[in-house]
Amino acid sequence: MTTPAQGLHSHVLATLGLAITAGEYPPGTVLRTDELAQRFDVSRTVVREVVRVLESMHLVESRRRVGVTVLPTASWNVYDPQVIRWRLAGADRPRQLRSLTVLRSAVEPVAAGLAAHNATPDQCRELTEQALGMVATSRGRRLEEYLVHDIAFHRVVLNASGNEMFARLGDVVAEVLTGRTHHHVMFEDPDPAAVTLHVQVAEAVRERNAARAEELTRQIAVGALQELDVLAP
Amino acid sequence: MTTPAQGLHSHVLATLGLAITAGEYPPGTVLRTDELAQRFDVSRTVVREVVRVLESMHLVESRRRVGVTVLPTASWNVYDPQVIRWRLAGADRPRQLRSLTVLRSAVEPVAAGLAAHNATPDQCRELTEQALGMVATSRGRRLEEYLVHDIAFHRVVLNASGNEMFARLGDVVAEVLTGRTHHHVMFEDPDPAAVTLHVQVAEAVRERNAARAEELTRQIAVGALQELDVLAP
DNA sequence: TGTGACATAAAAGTCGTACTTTTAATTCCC
DNA sequence: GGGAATTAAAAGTACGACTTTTATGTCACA
Repeated sequence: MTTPAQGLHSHVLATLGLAITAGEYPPGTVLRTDELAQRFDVSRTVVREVVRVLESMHLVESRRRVGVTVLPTASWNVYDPQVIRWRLAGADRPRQLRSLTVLRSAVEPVAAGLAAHNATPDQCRELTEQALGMVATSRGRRLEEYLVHDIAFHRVVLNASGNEMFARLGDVVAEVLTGRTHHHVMFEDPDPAAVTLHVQVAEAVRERNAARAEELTRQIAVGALQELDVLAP
Repeated sequence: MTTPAQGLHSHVLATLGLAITAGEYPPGTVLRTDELAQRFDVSRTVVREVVRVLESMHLVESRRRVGVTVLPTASWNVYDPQVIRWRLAGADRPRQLRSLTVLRSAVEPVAAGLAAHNATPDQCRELTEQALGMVATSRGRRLEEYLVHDIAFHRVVLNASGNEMFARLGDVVAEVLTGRTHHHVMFEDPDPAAVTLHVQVAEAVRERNAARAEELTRQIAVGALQELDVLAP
């Protein structure tokens, strides 16, 4: 169950991070570095470096004479891509997917509106290209190919918004879309309505129609949320 | 200029993190742990732990035989509260404030809409209370007191949304509001229109009117964005 | 009996050094 | 000139000694 990992640090970090985010250690649980070193058969040095990283993610808190205390979910850095990946790989994957989808539904429409103002000609072209790619792969169980275009499309929108915070959500969106494709019923082709909406968004951005780009993206978001409700009511 | 800090680790981390996010080391700059240890007069152990943390924030990348390379802004974990704080304290504070305000303008309206559905009676009460607090302190240069209520208000909305990702933006919003109050013209009282909007949002949430809560919050956001444009065109 | 000062020890924090591993860069041979 | 072998530089890992903080238990005093 332990990730292969190149380097002791990565290995211990991955194992511990995954365990904590999976809720294997209830908040308040106290770990001792010596004990961890023994358990993982590594030096205290390595454990200490791992603890420092977990501490920076606010997963744990280290105090003298006490030890390394596991913190409650409320204090975790839930925007840390690493934490997101761990949680998506763990037990509360459904909860996590829902949270992230709601976040998307708030951010992406606004991002699309901004993209209509700020997208470079290159980005407009790329957007259209990806939308067409989605159309081309939307039928005939070509879900993997479709996914690539879908991810690329949303990434371009977020980047084209010109807002750094939005741009950095590209990875999160990629994770969500990948998660959806790989864990949902893989037997159905994507919703044709959604595909059309993507094409239209590309169009709206190209035509610098911000309001339309925003509204259309909002519709995509609504679709994604409904899909969630169907899958996990 | 060095933060006091309790503990060598915190001190070195704060200093290095601030310097990097301030752009003092252009991307690609290579640092060596030994050199850093010497510069800060601490052991290599401490420096290594710091580097590991900076690495987890994607501010730097450490490679054997090369050293610790500073990464470009595009790869930073810009949602890390620590990174946000460093950047707000540094040179590109204006850019950062704008990015965050745009993010707020996307998230908060949706959060308010959700809050109208999910807020507990306690949260409704708290919301009203804070809104009234804002009214009470909105005249007579009582900006500090006003700020406290303003922050509390937005925090409650984000928490009441029931979405974990939204809730975690409470700190970010607090930073933005604080930044605005402390770095803008401190001689004017808050915009009365904004104050009224807050009261109305509290009302809408209490009445479970999601659409109205969302729309009103959107207006607050528009106001915040305009304010930015006035201050830094 | 309760309370506050004090002593104790447990755990993290720091340091120095020695050693291993990876890998960029140089050298050398064909 | 190009590719293989060599070198060395830097991070990665380990270990042991020591320091510092601090929770907790102890003891004296009121």
